[in-house]
Amino acid sequence: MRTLNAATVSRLPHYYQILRAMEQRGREYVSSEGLSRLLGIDASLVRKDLAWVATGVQKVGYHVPSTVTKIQEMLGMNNSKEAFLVGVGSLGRALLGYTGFGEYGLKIVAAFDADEAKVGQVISDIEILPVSSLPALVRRLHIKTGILTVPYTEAQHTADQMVSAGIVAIWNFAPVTLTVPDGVIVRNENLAAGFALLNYELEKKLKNRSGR
Amino acid sequence: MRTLNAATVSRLPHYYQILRAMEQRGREYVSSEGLSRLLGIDASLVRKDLAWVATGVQKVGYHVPSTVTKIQEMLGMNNSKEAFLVGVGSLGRALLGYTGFGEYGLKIVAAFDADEAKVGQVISDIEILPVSSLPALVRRLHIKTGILTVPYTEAQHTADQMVSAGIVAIWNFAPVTLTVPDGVIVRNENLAAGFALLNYELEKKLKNRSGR
DNA sequence: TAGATTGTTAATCGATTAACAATC
DNA sequence: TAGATTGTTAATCGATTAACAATC
Repeated sequence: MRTLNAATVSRLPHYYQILRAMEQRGREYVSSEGLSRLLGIDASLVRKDLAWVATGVQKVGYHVPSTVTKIQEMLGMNNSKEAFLVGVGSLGRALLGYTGFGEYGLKIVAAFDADEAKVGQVISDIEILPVSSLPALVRRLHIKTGILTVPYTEAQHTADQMVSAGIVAIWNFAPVTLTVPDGVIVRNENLAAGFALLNYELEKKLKNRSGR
Repeated sequence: MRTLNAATVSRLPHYYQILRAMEQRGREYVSSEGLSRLLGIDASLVRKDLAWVATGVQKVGYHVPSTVTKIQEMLGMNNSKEAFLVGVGSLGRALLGYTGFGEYGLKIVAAFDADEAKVGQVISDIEILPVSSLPALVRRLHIKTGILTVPYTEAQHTADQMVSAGIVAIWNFAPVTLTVPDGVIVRNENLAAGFALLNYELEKKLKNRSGR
C-alpha cells in the first residue's frame, strides 16, 4: 500500500480548512500557486501533497469540493472515532471542553481519573469515572483510541493499562516517551515545547536588539 | 551568534522534564546512552543537542543539576513572560484553565474577546476584557507575547491588531498561515492536525488488518 | 592501564525546492 | 494556437545516524 508521509498528513488538515472556506464561498477551482500563497509553502510541495488526494486539471487547478471530500476520507474524518480520555487535570479538563475536535471525527465518550474526589463530577456533559473501570469499558465499547493527560509520572503505567485493555492508538500529552508493544500507535503532543520554541525565538530577538 | 535549530529547541523541554525527575531522585550524572533510551532518539543526537547547553564529562556523562539549570536559562524559563490571550472560545477557555505553563515561564495576565456577552466573565481568575481595550493594554503593560485562539476567520484581522499594538510573538492556534511583518515571530499550533495524524495511522492499521 | 564516554566529522536519509516536459 | 498549470524528476538542503579519535 502506498503510504503518505507524516509531513504531508500533518498538512492535510490545513489544506482542508482553506479548501472548506473556499467551498463555502462557492469557489470551484484553485491552483497550486494559489494554495501556495495561502499556506506559505512552495507550490511544488502543494502539488506533491495533493497528488495523494486529487487529480488536478491542467490550466485550471484542483477541483475544490471533490478535494475537500477526498481529504475527509483520507483522514477518516467521516467515520467518527470514539475515544476515552484519561487524567482530568487542567489539560484534560481543557480538552474535554474543546468542541473543535468533532469536525475531525473525534468524540470523547468518557473520562477517567484516579482521584476519588474527581470521580462523579461532570465536565462538558461527560461524567468522570474511576480508572479502575477503564479496562472493562474499553472492552465493552470496543474503544481503540485513548487520550493520555495524566501527570508524566503516571503516564507509562496508565498507558500499560490502556494497551492491555485493548487500546491501540494513544494521543499522549505527557512529556514522556512511552514504551508500547509493536503495533500500538503513539502520537506525542507537547504544548509546553511549543511555547518554549516561541519563547526561545523571542528571547533571541530581544537579546540581539539590546546587545551590541 | 550561534543559533540552535528548531528541532533541538523542541527537544529541550523533553530533556528538561527527564533531567528534572532525575535531579529530584538525587541522580548526579547521566550518559547520552541513558538519555537516548529514555527519549527514544539516537545517542549521537543527544550528544549533539546537549553540546549546546552542557559540557559532558568523559567516562561519566552529563551533570544533571547544572544541565537542568542551563536548559532553563536557554529557554528563558526563569524570567516569566506575561502574555495576553485573545479569543475565549472552547480552546481559549481550555488554555486559560491549564496550569502547566507556569513552569515554562508563561503567565497569561489577561484574556480578550469580541463577544459582549463574554466580557466581564471570570475564568480561572482571569477577567475577560473587550478586544477594543487590547491595544491600549498591550502598550501600557509592555506585553510582547499573544496567544491567538479566535476562529480562523478572525485570525488574520486579530493578528494585525496585536502586531500594530506592539506584540512581537504570536502563538497561533488558528489553522491559518498568518501574514505578519518581518521581525514578528509566529509559532503555529494545530491540535486537530495532531489528532488527524494519529487517526490516519490508526485507520491505516485497521484497514491493513481487515483488507486482504 | 583499560574501558567508557564525549565531541565531532563524515555518511545517510528524508523532505523541500527547482526545473521542465507534458498537456489541456 | 499560446499560455497556464499539472505531475514528476533531479538538485538541494537540513537533520539524523554512524563512526571514531580524543581522553578522563
